[in-house]
Amino acid sequence: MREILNEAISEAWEKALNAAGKNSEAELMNKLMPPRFMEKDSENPEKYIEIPSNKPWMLEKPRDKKFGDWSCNIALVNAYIFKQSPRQVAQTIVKNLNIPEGMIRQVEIAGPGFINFYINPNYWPSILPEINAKGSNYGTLTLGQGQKVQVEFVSANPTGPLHVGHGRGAATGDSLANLLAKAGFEVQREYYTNDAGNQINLLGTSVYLRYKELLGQSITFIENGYKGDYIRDIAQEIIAKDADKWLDVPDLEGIAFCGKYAGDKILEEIRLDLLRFNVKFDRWFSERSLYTQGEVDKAIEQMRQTGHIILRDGAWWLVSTGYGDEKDRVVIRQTGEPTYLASDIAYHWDKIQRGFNKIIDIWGADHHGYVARIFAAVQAMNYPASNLEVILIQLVRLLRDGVPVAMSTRQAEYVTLEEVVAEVGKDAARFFFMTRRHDSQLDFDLELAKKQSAENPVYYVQYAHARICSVFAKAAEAKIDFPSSDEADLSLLNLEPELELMQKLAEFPSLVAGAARAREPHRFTFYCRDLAALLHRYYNKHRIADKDNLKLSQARLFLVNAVKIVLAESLRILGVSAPENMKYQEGVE
RNA sequence: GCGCCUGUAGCUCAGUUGGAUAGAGCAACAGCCUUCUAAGCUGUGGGCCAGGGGUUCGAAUCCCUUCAGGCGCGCCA
Repeated sequence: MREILNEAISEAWEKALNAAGKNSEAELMNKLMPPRFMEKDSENPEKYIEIPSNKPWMLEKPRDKKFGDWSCNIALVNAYIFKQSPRQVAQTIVKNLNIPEGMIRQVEIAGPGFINFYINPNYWPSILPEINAKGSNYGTLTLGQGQKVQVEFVSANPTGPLHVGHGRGAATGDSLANLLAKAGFEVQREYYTNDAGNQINLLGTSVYLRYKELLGQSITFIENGYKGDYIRDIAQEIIAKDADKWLDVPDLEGIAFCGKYAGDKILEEIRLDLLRFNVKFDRWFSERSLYTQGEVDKAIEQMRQTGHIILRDGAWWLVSTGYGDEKDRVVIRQTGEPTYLASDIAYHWDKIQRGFNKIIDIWGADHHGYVARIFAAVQAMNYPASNLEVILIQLVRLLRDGVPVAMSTRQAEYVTLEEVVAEVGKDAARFFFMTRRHDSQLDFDLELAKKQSAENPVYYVQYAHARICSVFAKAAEAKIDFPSSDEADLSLLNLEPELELMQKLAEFPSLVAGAARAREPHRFTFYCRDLAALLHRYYNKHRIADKDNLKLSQARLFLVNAVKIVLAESLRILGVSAPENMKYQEGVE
């Protein structure tokens, strides 16, 4: 529908231009762009210069219904070309409009020169057969054109359990991946495991010391070791398996074994936590494998040859300043040990080899100091910077009764994702994480999360879905059959709340497109809430399944089934279940 | 000190990438269950969009600046 109007307006615009003896749109493109961005003039710092925008005009849904169903600002934006008032230009365009019969009830010029379109109410029901026929495929787009996208997220070190902050990254990454797939991209989800290097060493040392301690040796625990109880549990496990077998070996060997054992063990726990959180990865990529398979050496060697990695002061540096970084970064230390950046370069090198059109890294905002150098590295490998995206997720501030809780994996001061999921449920947690944009900080109050569980917005949405299911059950009892597209008399759907529902449903495909382009899956939580509100309102006021009015009931079932389809699909993108009925949970008031 | 993110109702946040009178949820107050599940619905109140300046037909949105909060600035990860 939007496309039809867009087309009609474009044509009318061309005609108006021709009639006025102006050049065609293509030639006017530069002029058509209204000034939008301001930048300091480099030659004259006191003045600002205008940077042209690339958005000539737009067709959009006005906030207020009295301005029509669609509104276009083309006359306002381009009035200056005609040297006429926006209202006059609008009149010329309206005169040239050619819109399919029956779709539009009224076109009017309003305010300073907006062109408002009022859709014929009879038009809306025509979207329902499409939704009912397509089912969960409604809103599935070809926007991505099958391009390969990789989304890498969570990627927490396997040195301790996932905490709430990781939960936010997991929810965001997974939902974004769902969304991009819905929009027609071929998506791969990947978890990068830092199973090499210093942190694993520290983990191994921590476990090994506890192992010795549990076997009666006196130890002094290391300053920056991992202090959580799970360290002792793992040491205990090793004792149960191997008894004191590792006491007599050299420390290095014991530490290596413990590090490997604990890392694998914790990673397995993480995998299960994420599974319980409804997050599944296509691939778990091991940092260690980059070393064992020589990828690190290969990548670095290649960049040495191209002069992007150079020797200076006994260390090897990535010349990241060549690509806008503040300073160059060490890749191989003087000691010959690689830094974290070394394997990260190799990792991205590997990603590029795998032929992704788009690489999306989702990191915690505390890594943002790292963004410039990874962009530099990728460009130094001849990969276009525009194909790499780094999405920074602002950290979760954990509160207990309104008081911030210090979080540190080493000090074991944190609340695990598993605990949160166990307390408030997977659905509530995933929904809650998606109620904010990724670049806005999120306060997660534990006591509040518990208290809120009964009034959490997720239940509101799920309830709408369950309600529809319940209506269908009642309809079946009353022997009201679900109609085919031909049987349903959609002209009976003309109540205000019915029109609103259909309009909301019609928005869904452009919501998918907009959210996918902006990489903002959180928009679906708000859409869900809006759609659910319309449904609840409708349900409370009007009876859907009424055995004394078969034709009307069938038309309404046809509508409500479309709502069910779109709700379920939105929830799926968010990783939240769409239940058939609402069961009160134990312990929830 | 420099860089990035944020600042919108009492609280938590949206605001579709510059549009018309800025919206939800929670909290507060007043109502609605003999009718498809009341985890629901209806109504009321609530705003210097942090402050100031600029850009234009038009700014919560773009630019500059001040203030406040968070994060980052290692041969740590």
